Amino acid sequence: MKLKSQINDIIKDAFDKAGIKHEPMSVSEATKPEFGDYQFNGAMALSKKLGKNPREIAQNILDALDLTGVLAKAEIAGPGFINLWLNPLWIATQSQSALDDARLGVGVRENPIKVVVDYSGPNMAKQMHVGHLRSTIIGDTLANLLTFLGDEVIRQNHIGDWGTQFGMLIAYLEMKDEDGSLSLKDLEQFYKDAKAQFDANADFADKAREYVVKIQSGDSHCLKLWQRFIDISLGHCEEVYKKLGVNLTRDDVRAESFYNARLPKVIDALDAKGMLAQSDGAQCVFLEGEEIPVIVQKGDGGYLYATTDLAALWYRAEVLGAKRISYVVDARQSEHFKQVFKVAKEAGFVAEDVTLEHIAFGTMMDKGGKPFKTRDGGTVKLIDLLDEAVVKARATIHDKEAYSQEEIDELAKIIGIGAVKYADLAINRESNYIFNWDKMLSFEGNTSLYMQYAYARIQSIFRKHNAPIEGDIIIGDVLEHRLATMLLRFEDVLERAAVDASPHQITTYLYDLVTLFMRFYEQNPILKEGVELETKMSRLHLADLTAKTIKQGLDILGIKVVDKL
RNA sequence: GCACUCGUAGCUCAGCUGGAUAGAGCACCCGCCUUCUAAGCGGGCGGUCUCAGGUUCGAAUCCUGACGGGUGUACCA
Repeated sequence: MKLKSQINDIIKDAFDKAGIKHEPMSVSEATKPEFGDYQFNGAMALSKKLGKNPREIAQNILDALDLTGVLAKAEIAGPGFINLWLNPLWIATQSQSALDDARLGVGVRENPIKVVVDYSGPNMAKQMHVGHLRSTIIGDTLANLLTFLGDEVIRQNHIGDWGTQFGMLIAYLEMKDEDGSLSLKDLEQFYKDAKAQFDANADFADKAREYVVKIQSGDSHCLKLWQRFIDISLGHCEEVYKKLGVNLTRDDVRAESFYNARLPKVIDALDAKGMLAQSDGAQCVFLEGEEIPVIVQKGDGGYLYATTDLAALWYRAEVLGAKRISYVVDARQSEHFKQVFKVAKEAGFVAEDVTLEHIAFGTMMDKGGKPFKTRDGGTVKLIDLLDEAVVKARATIHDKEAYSQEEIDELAKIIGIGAVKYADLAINRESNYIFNWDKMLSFEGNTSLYMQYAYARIQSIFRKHNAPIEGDIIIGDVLEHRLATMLLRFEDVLERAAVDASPHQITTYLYDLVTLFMRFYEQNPILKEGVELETKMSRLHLADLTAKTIKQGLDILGIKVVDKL
């Protein structure tokens, strides 16, 4: 339910009735419970425009305000705040219908669009490290979120499978893998070994260079080796995706090499538009107001990153028909995307009405706030982090006797992986990211476990109750009122998170929701003796809706819940 | 040099299109398990929101400048 816009509509009606010609500003959530549920602060802003004092304006609005349905009470406070209380009966009805709805009252978009979400994008020459975590899970969350809201989402994993380093790698693969059984367990090491061979052995280096040319010219032996290398490397990524619970499959892979055939067309099209200029032997596009040109073809005829991205944009807009294309990539590339987006629009690869956005996220730092360098041996492999998280989660599980070995394994995965993902998704994506192993593997306080724990507690109540839940939701006290209102805000939060592409708004909401539920749970007994039947049923309903909202919210974040913890 | 971005409690972070006494978690101190899962709840300690101006009835939030961290700055991706 779009709660806020419903309240805004009521304010708008009051404006019309009161004869105020201005567009009202949006209501906002009340900052404190004693100020009601929502507040409207627009009277002060209108004071100057209307030449009246704000309390008088507030009074005019208040007199025209419909207090018969959604709202039950409104009060003027301070200089002209209008505090709004939702009608408990209305809240009860609305939360009841949310509970009866498989989507928890969240609407499906009336005008869905096709959205391409480009994320993860690992390099096939290297093993995925912790730096790949953000793109992968933020992108996955965005894709899940938009799918849930009703858009048609096309996931694109733009893997790096092309470039000079592959000549060296396949030459080394050929040398080491005579019987075809090499598993490349450690890609990092393989790369280092290949590089060492390249530096030490001139013949090998020549061969590596020769192989680069041969792959590009379509030599079947080299292409076979290359394909084999990519398959193995992609297999490692898929292992990580599986552990992470990320919804990326081989069908979502649209590799750099996929665009090879389209690269000359990009150059031709830019040329035809008169956008190309030669500079120092390279083909460039000079953009107005930009100091540095976008180089699309090197002096030696080779293509670049920007060329591939232009081809990809073209493909996504024209062939896939996307109306919104979102790149979940490190903030360091913002200049690159700014330029490429501009070129793509100017060249007509992408229509004007298509939204191109760079969902940037901060750089990873070490504990001292210094950049997390890959060269000084500080790189943490993503697979190791995930495994460690699971081991640590297993150690924290209480009374292990209550579970089978398989259940413990499963539980440890759900808790451990959830903690890693949550720790990352819970911080504003734009700020820099301090990589802290301990914090990431922590299970105290504001972590996914807190949500999972609340969910399990509710399931435990249901097990104990072990009977149908009948009757209606009744808003009986302040905590019930606040809890139900919070539950009704779910759609507003999701919409907001989708517009801003910021998963942390979902985590913040879930944390607030669960905190509120924990207080409700402490103070409002459900199954204990002396609770009236009506109250008991109502509270069971509220607990049910809370559990379902937690589950749905975590599901969008790609985090699982368990019935017993 | 120029551009982008960030600067809130000891640490890690929320604070949405400006609104009432700036909020959490961790850490530290104190309470609460014979009653629905104590991986929890309640309370305490802790901040001149980097600084200086400006706009405004009203600024952590918007603008300008300074300082500090980070990033980018043409043939890597």
